[in-house]
Amino acid sequence: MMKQKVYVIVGPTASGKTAAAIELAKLINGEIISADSMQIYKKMNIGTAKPTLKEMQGIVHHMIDIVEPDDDFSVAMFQKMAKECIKEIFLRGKTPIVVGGTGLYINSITYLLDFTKTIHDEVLREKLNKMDNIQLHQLLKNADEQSAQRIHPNDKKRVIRRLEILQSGKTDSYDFDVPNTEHQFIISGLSTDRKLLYERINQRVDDMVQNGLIDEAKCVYNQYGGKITSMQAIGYKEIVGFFEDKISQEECIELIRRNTRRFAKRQLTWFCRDERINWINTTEFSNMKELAQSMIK
RNA sequence: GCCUCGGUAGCUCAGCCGGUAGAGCAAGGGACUGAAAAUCCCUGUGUCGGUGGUUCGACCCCACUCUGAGGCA
Repeated sequence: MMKQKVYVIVGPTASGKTAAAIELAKLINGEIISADSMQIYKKMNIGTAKPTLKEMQGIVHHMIDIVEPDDDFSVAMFQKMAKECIKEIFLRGKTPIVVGGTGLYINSITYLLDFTKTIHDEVLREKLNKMDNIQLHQLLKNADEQSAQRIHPNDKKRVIRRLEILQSGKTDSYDFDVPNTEHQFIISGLSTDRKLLYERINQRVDDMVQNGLIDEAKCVYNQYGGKITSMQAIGYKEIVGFFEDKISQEECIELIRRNTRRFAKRQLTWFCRDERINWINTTEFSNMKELAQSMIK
């Protein structure tokens, strides 16, 4: 039996994924599954560049606005829910289109990442977090020499996570790069000249501010404070500094621009590693429809 | 027209007595296994405005020249 096709669109922020996905959905009777770690949060619309109802043009979107800004969320939950979405979309006789810039979330669908055998232990994390980097890394070295070599002592988050995994009894190393062959994934990556991409990012930040980003951030900040995970999003965390009088509004906007540029670079690094991605230079297309057409095999 | 101060990395600037240069920011590269827009690692990219001169050797001294800012007329 022919495997079912799942379309995937990746790329750095501001590369045009949202519009391309909607255009593709219109062409192939698709539904969109957002793979974006920040668009899952309600009340954070402008800064996360969520598509508006109008932009969606009637295309069904999943995995957007699914939790409150102060709710816990993780890849594990994303994977479970997104895989459910894929199943249901097929049942409706439609085609899933996974689109997003969160590499880990994308990989949780297109690779065989298994999050069911390990746990998440908040108490342990807090305990370990009190130790210093060297101590912690030594602890890991004693338990798992290989991981200790791979993970830098300063990358505390990863050292702790690794110790947490060991704590849950799983000691075998699992492969990060075993492709998920359950479906036929057709993965397109949107690329643009770096300079042009940066110009678009700068422009988009300005647009976001014009559209009321600061008020939106203030709303979330007033309700939940600045320490929740969702407030770590670019475009929000910088504004916290502004609210707390640490920086001026101009400095804050410049910071958002810079951090978004750096983020785009990190996304590119992540996606460039995946050789299954078929890269499309967006500047070669005069309109979104043509671009979407080029993604269909 | 004269005087003063400047011209060194993408930007802002250091550079002691002459031994061909270094900080911050920006930038580039990479990692990534339940926070991932997070977290972390690595890297100086340069005709020192130009042309001559002095010198074994010039970013540094001298002359001329181009250029920017200010001052005096």
